[in-house]
Amino acid sequence: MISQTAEYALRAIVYISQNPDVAQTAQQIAGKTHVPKGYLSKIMQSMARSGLVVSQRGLGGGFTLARPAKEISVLDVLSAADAPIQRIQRCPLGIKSHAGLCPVHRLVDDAIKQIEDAFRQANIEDLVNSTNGVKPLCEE
Amino acid sequence: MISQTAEYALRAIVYISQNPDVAQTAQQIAGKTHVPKGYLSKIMQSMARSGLVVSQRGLGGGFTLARPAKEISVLDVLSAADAPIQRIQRCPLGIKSHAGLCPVHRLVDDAIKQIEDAFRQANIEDLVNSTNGVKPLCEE
DNA sequence: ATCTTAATGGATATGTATATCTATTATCGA
DNA sequence: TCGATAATAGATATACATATCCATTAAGAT
Repeated sequence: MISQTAEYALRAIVYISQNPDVAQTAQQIAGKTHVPKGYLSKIMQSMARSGLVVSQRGLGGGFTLARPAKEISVLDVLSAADAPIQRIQRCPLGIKSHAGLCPVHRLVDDAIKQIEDAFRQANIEDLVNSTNGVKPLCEE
Repeated sequence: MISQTAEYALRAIVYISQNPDVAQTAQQIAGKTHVPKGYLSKIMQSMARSGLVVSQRGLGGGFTLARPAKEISVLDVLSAADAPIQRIQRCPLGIKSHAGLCPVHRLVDDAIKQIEDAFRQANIEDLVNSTNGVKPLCEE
């Protein structure tokens, strides 16, 4: 449903948001979120390039949020991590110029739109502050 | 969002439903739905094994629906084609026994559930009969 | 019986996502 | 200036989804 990469990115940004005062190294994030370190580094690079996080090299370096968690949507994170959720723009069979999608692809695209909207609404701060009895990332 | 395989399977079952009177060969279906023939054969095999379609070898053979289109949901097709849409059952970090998911995975799982429900509601007959101005599969 | 048609099953190829490794570059502290 | 830390970049490895190919099996037509 969402890629492994996107799931890792979400964990990382949530963890950074939970520890906003000091930069978190890829090593730290990887350990706490159970993500392979080398792979997480790549993902953090993507998020830095997308402007979600700021990276800092050297001692005391690591990653911090580039803007308030309230202003980062889940969709932002998924889009930064890998290819953004793709709406169906035109008929995948590509036969001819249609005004709209056929019912089959309309149904699928509507579902995609629902997800996209839900992830656009949700921001990281709300996620981190929300309490449903379990702290985000399942830490104790 | 849905795999290429699932998209192909949907096209195939819709095409069969549009031509219910005679068995459709993999060759015919592949041509009309723009799916690679060899690959479609594999997908049709899966759908036959799942009991969605009945296969018949030899001259005049091909594939027919195993039950009325009304009784085949889009979710049935997706599940038969490849791994079913996976809900998040427990914390992917697997740290400890929790009563429920943390807010992060709750959000993602809710989105998955929405999709699953939408695809469970939708049946193939409605899809084939629905007219939004464009015939299913974008044929003219 | 034999020929043709068409699904089946197994092996193989290709592409993309996931993951690892290493050398390099930047930054800090002493 | 030097050593340690940590991100960056590029190359490589692995797994899985997608796709092709071919020999085999089943069924109908003659």
